Amino acid sequence: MSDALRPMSRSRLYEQVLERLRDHVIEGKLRAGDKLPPERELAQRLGVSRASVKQAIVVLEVQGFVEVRHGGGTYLVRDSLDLEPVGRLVERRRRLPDVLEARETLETRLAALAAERRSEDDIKAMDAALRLMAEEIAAGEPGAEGDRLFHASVTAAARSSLLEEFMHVIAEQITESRNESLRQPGRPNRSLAQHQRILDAIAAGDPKAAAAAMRKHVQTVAKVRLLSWDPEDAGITDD
Amino acid sequence: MSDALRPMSRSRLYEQVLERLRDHVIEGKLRAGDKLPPERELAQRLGVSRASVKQAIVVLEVQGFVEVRHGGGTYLVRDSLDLEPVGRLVERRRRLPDVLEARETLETRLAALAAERRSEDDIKAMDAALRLMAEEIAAGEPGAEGDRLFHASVTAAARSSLLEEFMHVIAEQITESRNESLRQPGRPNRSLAQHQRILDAIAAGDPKAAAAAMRKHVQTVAKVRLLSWDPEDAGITDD
DNA sequence: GTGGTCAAGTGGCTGAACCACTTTGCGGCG
DNA sequence: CGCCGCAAAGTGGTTCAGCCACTTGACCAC
Repeated sequence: MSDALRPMSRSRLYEQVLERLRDHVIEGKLRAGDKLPPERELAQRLGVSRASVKQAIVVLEVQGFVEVRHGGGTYLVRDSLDLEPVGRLVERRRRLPDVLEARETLETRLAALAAERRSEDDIKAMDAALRLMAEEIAAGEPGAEGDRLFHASVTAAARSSLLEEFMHVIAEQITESRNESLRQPGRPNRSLAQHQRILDAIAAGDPKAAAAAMRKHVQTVAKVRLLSWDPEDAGITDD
Repeated sequence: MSDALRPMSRSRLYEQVLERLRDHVIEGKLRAGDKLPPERELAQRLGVSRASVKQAIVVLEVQGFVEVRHGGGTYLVRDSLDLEPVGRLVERRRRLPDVLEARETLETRLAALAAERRSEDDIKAMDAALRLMAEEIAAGEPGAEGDRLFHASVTAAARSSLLEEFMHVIAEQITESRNESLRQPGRPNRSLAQHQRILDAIAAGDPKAAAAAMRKHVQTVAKVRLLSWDPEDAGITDD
């Protein structure tokens, strides 16, 4: 075994660029939505070619850390380019059931309240969110933004500042659940159908039906999230 | 629904290359270990530049589908370039405890046998593996290759072809556990220290100590893998 | 205002070129 | 004959210069 003094595995250039970019995001206190320097500038400042910078950016792109807009720049999607430390992963996983339970409680009640208090504008907002989600799905995207907007408009329609405040507390975890759920094959369209049923009940002013529809929806998402996903079971929520 | 206009997700060239590569692997019946065509040939046959081919290959590399050897070609690590379906992910997760339990049983026994039967060359091989791992860590890498070599050399030293055969059956899953574990901050060095303790016991010809050290090591890895990692607990294995 | 045009900024992609490393195979030497 | 060494070919790593495509914002004409 002469491996002992084999040539020190030299890391590829793009890997070093990756490291530097992570550091830059931390030192520069860049947050989600902020713009990264142009590729040409990065290449010059790092002393590498644009091709190497692009390789690194492609990696960040497939890992979901940045969004690249042709001709418009590269933008941070999250606050950090680092993978999560295990500790936090474990902690979050431990709290997951609590979060999902809280979400079910809150959103079910919010849906019922929305059915009683919604204005015409509320209905329009929800409908617009669903249309956006449909567009996203048609474009091959998960439809996360439309999904988020829909739940936000339902919450707004409920006219309960305290419950809304509670929702904000678990907003981040819910976003992750949503993204993970919508990544499953066939999920976006089923989710859209569930949303439509919730909207119908709210528009009809039927608190009980709205609450039931919302409960079913949230429970479906929770199942995916807890990796106890059962296609058969999830399938019954299809249109 | 006015979804006819707007979003339009334009696909990047490297994404199309990715697709073609997946297809090629399927149609060409390529398996793990097989060599992919050279970048230049791929570029020419696909009618794109080498840079675009390389972007796709970098993606496959960070996703663990291929291994790129400078000057030696690009090789398949798995039989397919497709992401695992959710179902199989869940299935694998369900079988994880079994695999880890089997690993603990086998490797603990192998360590004890190695302590009894090891030759001087075996010790040298283990030591070389540990030095390699130390070098890798010093170079900022996880040290997975040295880790793998160490366990392989312990297995070889045990002189039990049947147990070795069993290890091969679960080799793939173990590799995943190892990689996931070594990606955790501080893990590589702790793992190295544990290995050193195993080696010391084997070199001293102490089967009981070797088995105990190996058991502790495997259990630590298992904890990370099962996401029930407890920093406090794992910490006691530090040097 | 409304809409169009244009220029600047920025990402997408290419092709040629050179470097670094691995593999192959041939020729000479023992 | 066999093996060693070394050159050549094969292949990935990286760069550079350049052009194209898209977005954005400013300015102009109506």
